[in-house]
Amino acid sequence: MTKNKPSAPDVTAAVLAGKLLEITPVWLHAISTPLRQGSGEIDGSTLTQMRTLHALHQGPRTFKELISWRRVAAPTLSRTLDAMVKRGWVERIPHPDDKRQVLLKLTAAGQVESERLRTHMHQHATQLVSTLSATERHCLFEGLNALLRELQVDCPINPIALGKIAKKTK
Amino acid sequence: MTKNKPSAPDVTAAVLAGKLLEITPVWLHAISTPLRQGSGEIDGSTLTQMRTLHALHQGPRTFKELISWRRVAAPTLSRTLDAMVKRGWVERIPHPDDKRQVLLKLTAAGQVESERLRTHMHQHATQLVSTLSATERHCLFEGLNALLRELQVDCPINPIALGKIAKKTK
DNA sequence: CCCTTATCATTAGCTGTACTAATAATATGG
DNA sequence: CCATATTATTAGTACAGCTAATGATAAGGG
Repeated sequence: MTKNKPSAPDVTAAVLAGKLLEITPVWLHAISTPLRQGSGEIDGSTLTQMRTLHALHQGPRTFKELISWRRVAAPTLSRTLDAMVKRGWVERIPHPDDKRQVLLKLTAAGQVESERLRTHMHQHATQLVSTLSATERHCLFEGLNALLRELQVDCPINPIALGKIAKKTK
Repeated sequence: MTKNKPSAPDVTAAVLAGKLLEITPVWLHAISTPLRQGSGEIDGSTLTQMRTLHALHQGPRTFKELISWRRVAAPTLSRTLDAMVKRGWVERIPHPDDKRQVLLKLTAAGQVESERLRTHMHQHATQLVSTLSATERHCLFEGLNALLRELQVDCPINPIALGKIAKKTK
């Protein structure tokens, strides 16, 4: 288990994968609890909307860009945007050069909501991991970085492309 | 980038939480891709159904037990079971001692599906992490164990209780 | 013993995410 | 100029999550 003896040499990919599959639903439930419950501070938002909010927080994006970033089918994103427009967080703006395309932009309320949600989620997650030891935090952090690197390599279109699109972030 | 400083300074809980929140949707998308696509091998199943299937794989459970294990509202589980019954994976059996309660039991097809799904998901996840180095795998594994420990401590009712409950089934 | 109360699972009704297929509007190219 | 390609949306389906209301059964207190 969590024996700190280095006599646990071989963590095979299969073993690691099993652990990841085991922890995924538990972690997901833990972090999404404040989203689901609408605890006065976070009214019925969603991980998906939170992600989209965060993407738009850095500046307007086209529908196309959001699709490739989120890697979902176009109608799925369209519906999610419907919900966010209805909440007054997002505006659909006609593209100046191509009338087929649509630009998505946060409203003022959307900006506020984006910050608020991110802060709240981050605080909640911080509290969840606060009881880990410094060694454990370091270990987990490095491991996650390695995993993240591989996952992004694995995908043809990855979030990094967002940086390219958003030249304004220097 | 990630490995320039072997003597990395503190990874605070806040930094770790940020990393976890960053990787969560990416990882979730990566592992659920084969579920969503119904690639001939995994027809439109779901992470949720997969979890429930796995829980029932060890033996029949009562509705109540499944609720506390999954930590969802009762109607949510009831609907999920509807879908699984419709697929022929699960049977609802009246409880011998209490006519209000219901026992959930995998059908033969459900047993097969449970194994098949778990194997497929595990293979997929194994492939995703296969490019990590042995050190990275070890590090991530230990970190995940620590996190899992804290998450379970954090919750009043945890999956471990299942084993305990299983013994009480007579 | 009956009647109230508690427990248990389900149904009804809402929101939201995900998919495919079809559609309308606009660009683009032969 | 018309055929084709691209883009976003609508229509329709399946599923997960919630609360509130319902019907059935158990358990207890007059």
